Amino acid sequence: MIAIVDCNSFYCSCERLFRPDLENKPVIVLSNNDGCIISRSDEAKALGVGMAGPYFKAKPIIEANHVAVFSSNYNLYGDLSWRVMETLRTMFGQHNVEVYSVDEAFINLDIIPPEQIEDIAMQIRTTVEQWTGIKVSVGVATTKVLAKVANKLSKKNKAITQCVMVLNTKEKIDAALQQTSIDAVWGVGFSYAEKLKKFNIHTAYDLSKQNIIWAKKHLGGVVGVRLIQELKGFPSIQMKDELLNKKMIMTTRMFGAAVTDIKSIKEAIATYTSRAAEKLRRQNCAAKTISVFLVAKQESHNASFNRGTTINTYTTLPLATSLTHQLIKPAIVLAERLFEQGTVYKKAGVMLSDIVPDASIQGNLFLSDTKNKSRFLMGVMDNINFSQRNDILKFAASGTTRNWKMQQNFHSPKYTSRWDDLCLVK
DNA sequence: TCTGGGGTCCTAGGACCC
DNA sequence: TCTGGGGTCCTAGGACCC
Repeated sequence: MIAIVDCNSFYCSCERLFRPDLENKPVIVLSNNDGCIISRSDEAKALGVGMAGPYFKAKPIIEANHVAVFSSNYNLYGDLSWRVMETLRTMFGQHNVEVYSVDEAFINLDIIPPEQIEDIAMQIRTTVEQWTGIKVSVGVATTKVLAKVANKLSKKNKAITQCVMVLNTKEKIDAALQQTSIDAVWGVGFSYAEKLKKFNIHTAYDLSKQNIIWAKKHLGGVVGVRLIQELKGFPSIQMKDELLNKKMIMTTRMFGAAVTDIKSIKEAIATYTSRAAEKLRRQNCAAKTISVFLVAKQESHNASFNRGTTINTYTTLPLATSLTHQLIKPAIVLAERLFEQGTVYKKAGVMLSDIVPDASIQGNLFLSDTKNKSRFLMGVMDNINFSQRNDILKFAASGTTRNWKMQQNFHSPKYTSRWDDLCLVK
């Protein structure tokens, strides 16, 4: 059997952990730039605050009901995520835990005897809550897709399920599938859902009754076949071992305010490149291709949101590198190439790809001395930035005024990762 | 006035080779 | 003059996830 452990309203739970006064009160967390709502507590959901909706639209409900609002605090969430995952690894062993996202992990329960599964599932929930203060929901079944179905249902009626659901009989599976609408299935997004409805497939149960040939033809080939097999109870999406190195690293942000000048664009691109290079070094890799993109702001004449047009360009470096200054230089050239006077921009980004392991990381005899020194310098810089404050050390190209920086008006302290922000207990 | 930031996997189609 | 069929690699773009 496979379990999926999912933290309940994760970002909200993290904020609430250090603000006990917000227990049982509505809380929401906003995306970067305070644009969208990306996490809601149950109380906020009950008030009708929509998911992924723009903040400004929900503002009337939020203010009328005194909903607590937070900008996203990724240092805090990252640290608490690590604690939750460590708890699971302690319980089941490193190799049985697959971290799927910041707030979710799959667990291989093959070693657990069938009659103990329900106890163990319950134990996961209580232990994580006891050790970290974070509430989780646990879904268990023979496949990942079915476990996801179980997990979703366990959250629907918490009083009865206690946030745990195990699908271990055909009756339970069928009942669960019948209660799950097609667009709630893991792997079915907006377009597939629309398509499936046209075939008169409305629930996960309907979909589970389709055959493989049909899936291959209508649901994106092998992807659809895997999905149907999983719904039928045949494992087709394997557990992944270690988190492998990223194949692509992206850093992109909306600007705090519209940008029209090349100077700001270059500063932003230099800053994002530094960030991306940092992520690259963290996984001991180097990149050979760098791309830059700019998104223009467009007036929308209708009610719906306009994403704007993205223009992008890339270049391939003669040698893979992880050195910030070697990446900033070409990135800025690319930005200059894209920039057009008179255009208003709202967002920019940098992508590193063609990623290879950085052999020079521990000093490489075959590389010049300067290269090793530079890599050492980068290490020092990363350490200082990590232990002090982000960007306390940065390249001059990143700018100092930075009026393009994103808005974060409701940021909570970094309770667990900065000495200055430690919680004070009287 | 104000709408996030990351990622992955797969397929189709073109270029090229023998 | 005749002008096939199969393979690989690459890229762009679409779909999905949280």
